[in-house]
Amino acid sequence: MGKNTHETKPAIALKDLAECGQCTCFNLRKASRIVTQYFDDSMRSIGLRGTQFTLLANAFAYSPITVTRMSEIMIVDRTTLGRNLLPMEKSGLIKVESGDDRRTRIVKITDVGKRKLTEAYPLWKETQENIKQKMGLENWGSMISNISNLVDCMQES
Amino acid sequence: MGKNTHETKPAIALKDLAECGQCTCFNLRKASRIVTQYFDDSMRSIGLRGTQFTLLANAFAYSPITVTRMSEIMIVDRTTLGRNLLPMEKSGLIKVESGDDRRTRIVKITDVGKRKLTEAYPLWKETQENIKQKMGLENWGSMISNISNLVDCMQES
DNA sequence: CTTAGTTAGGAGTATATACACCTATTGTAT
DNA sequence: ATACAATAGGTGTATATACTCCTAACTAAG
Repeated sequence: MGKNTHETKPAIALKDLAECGQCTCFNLRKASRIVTQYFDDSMRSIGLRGTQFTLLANAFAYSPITVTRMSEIMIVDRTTLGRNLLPMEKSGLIKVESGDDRRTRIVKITDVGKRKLTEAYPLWKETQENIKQKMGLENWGSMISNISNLVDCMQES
Repeated sequence: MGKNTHETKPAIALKDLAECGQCTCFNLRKASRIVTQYFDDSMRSIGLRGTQFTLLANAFAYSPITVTRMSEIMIVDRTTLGRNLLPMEKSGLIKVESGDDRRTRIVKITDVGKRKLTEAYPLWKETQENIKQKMGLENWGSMISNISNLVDCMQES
């Protein structure tokens, strides 16, 4: 395995590597991780995660609703939503029943779920305001608007 | 179970529900899902995911590096990174060895990994440019800048 | 040198995510 | 009425994510 006369080309150039630091996917995921942990922390005392708060709020808003319809609204994979609902059903926050169309499964928020949502809302609100305050209202608004725009752009195609 | 004289208070008011649609966590995660799927699609032909491309690019940039140091750079939980490296080690893109400090595990990119990165880079580049183009360069730049700002803000506290 | 504290990492557990494949049910064309 | 297409959902599998608890190894205090 002596040194070849033809140099091995580097995998990618240094400038390309720097570019990869701007990856839309990486940066969005990184921000998601940090913000998810922040919301998770704020609701840990009442046994809810940030994602579950969102699920509960949507269940409340649209209850009763089919799994697939809810997945379309939240822009999440149908099977993902189905699985995410399981721990919430186990803890009694929602219930899932068969609909008249017996293929469908109908998601309904329970009284326990409504109470939990009432309990969670002030925590969510405080956390949300904290983030706005940390970022500055203008920056935050710009970010949310940019993100919404991104989601719209990607949905079109 | 007759109707009570005191009405049951609703879990949260309608205006509060609308507010929840602006949840920083929900919106970031939603965008992450869509963008992750877009990058995953673009690299499926070569058997890489968007997250794995990022991992590979960082392994290349910092190789050799300990797991914990790499997790600090990427701002991801140490145990998460450790687990994410497993499938990449299995497919031979990286190798993980003990360091001189025998507590540490050293991550190194392999030649196979370098070749895969060279293969993946144009796909990544195209996908990244597609998103910029869909959003408009100015909006995209603003978003990335806002997201970086968010990450910085959340790190400080 | 020994002991106590610190650090690096793994294992167990639980949730979040989505793709491929499957079944059951409904709707539709003939 | 039947056959076929379309729809709703579940299961298997795999990765992504992080928290808690654990062990091994290094380091510093005495």
